Amino acid sequence: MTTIKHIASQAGVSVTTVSRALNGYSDVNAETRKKIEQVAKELNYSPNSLARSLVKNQSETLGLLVSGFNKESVKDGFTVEVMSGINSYIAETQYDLVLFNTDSSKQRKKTYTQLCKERRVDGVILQGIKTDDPYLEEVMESDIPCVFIDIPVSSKHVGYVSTDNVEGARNAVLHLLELGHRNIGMINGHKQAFVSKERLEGYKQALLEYGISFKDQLVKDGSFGEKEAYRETMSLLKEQPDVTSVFCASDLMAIGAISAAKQLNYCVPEDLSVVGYDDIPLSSYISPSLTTISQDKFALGYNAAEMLVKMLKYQQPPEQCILKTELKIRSSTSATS
Amino acid sequence: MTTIKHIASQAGVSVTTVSRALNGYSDVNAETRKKIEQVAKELNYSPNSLARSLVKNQSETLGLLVSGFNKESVKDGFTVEVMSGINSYIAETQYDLVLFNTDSSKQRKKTYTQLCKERRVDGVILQGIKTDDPYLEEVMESDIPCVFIDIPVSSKHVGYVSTDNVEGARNAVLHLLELGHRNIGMINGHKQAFVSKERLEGYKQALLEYGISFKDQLVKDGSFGEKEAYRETMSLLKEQPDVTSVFCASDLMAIGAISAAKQLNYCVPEDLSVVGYDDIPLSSYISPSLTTISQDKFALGYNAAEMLVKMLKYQQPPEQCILKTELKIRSSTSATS
DNA sequence: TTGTATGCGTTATCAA
DNA sequence: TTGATAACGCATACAA
Repeated sequence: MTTIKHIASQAGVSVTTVSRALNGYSDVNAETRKKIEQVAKELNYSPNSLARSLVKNQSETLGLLVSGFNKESVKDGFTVEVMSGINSYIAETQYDLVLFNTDSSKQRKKTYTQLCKERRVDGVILQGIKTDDPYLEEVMESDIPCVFIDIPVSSKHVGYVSTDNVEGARNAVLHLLELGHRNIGMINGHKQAFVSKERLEGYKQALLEYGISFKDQLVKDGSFGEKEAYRETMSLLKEQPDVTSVFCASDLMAIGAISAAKQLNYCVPEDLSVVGYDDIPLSSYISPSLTTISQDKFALGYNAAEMLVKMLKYQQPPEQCILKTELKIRSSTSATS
Repeated sequence: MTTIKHIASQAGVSVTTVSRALNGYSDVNAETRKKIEQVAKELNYSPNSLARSLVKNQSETLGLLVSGFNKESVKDGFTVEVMSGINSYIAETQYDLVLFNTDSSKQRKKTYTQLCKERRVDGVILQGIKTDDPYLEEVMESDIPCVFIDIPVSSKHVGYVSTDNVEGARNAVLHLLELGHRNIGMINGHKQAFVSKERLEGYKQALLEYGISFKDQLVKDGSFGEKEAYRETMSLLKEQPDVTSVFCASDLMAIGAISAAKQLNYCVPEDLSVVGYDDIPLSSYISPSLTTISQDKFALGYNAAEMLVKMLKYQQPPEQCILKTELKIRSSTSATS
């Protein structure tokens, strides 16, 4: 592997001059620069970014901390679409992305912060972390510039981008209310997800607006999983036969809910209306196609990456970015008879 | 940021001793080690992996070079599922993964090899590269340990993992032939994909086995895209009204083909049988559910990662790994009447 | 068992 | 416009 030393001796100059020439400094003779560039090319030189990072104390590397980049999440499509947005923005910058896996971290004894600090990443994007994840604390205490996705927590060095989950859930439920539904069940995610709290809040708000009292037994947790939602919907429909519609906190869960409904000989949407959340690719392809709250997952990632890079490059302060959602009415909801 | 120097002075020993103590060498007094570990903890020490990599001349970093990690590919699910497999294996190793984006490389003037060399990655996994991509040459000429996915090219330092595309395509077409179809169209990917060549070969083989001559006008290229496949299927069905079935080189294209068929008032599978390739999540959810050649995308990535790590850690030579595919018969194919 | 000295490849400071 | 030298944080050969 050739270094600037080799180039220096070959070109008959000092390493300093080589460094400056190759980095485009102005205080180097045109002839000298030409010569150096030529030698560099001849020797097939590649700068060693490790050495550079070491002395400059910045790695031009961003950490991507994703919980749930696995088989199931691929089916869901949410996580990966966010990642794709992150990747798209980063690809246009000088930064590279290193993937830290948080799922199978049982094996590794290092915490995520340790990973980030050891790798000397300049900043981190964090996605899919639960509210009770100890890493949240760690990140807040460290001073690594950081952007959260779907976690409304901020500080001097932490920003976030999320969607308006209260509003989204509210619109979903209002849609059902406007269709005449009054007994509306909910299949939520899990207690450790910020978005679940917010979507439950939106559900409550909508009911309140229609003067309907909140009933705890109408709400189940489906862990954002298709199978779990199937199971929970089964019990919901059996326990609460008056229910005419269900709001699910994710499309994948809505798909599970529809399966359960069909299993119990409900017709969707005639006997049971179902609203999802996310608008993943699947939702427009299944039948009946899914009425859902659409959120721009790509933008979620793209904006997060943009925010982080701006914090890093231009010392901009972290922001709180809330994206809009949109109700997409398809065929899984209909008016009560 | 605390370094071993700080620890050394704090603990009253030399940096050498600190280094050895923290790296678990045996030739260090138990007392001393204890003291050092304690100080390290107090000072909240994180080793600087950049410095370590520099001196050890290995970064414990693997490059992931994916072409087509974008919005469309997320919908497809193929690329990301492979990535998920890679990630799963890597997560259990000491390596980290850095993502190199090859799509929007217009901006960056660096070639992928340059990126890899600069970052000093220990090895590279390469996915979704076209046959005419100049990077293929570059990689072969460099000596970076490398594993290709779905590119059957190998050398002293390059292995690959792929599926048996000829066999897979052959089985898809045999399935149609067994159902009585004789006029079988094909919507292929594009000329720059290895898998497309192989799948076309499988298509031809199957026809040959049934004594049917190959007709060039029955084969169209759909660029692995849903819209393109829609368009190509349209023209195919119009130009060749005798066609009773279509083999598509990807599920996403099969979905496009089905849309086209419906648009032209064909019933699937009654008037037109359609076989896909990949078995992406979507394919079992759409209606009619898609008969397809299932390939284990997760394993594709997992095995590639495993091969690379074994090359790196145990100096194992690169291999050629071919995975089996499986015909999944669903509802998009039926016998001719 | 511990310490001294050197080097990894690069950038930065200062003087020439 | 150029070069000598130190420094980044760590690992290691060698000496003690």
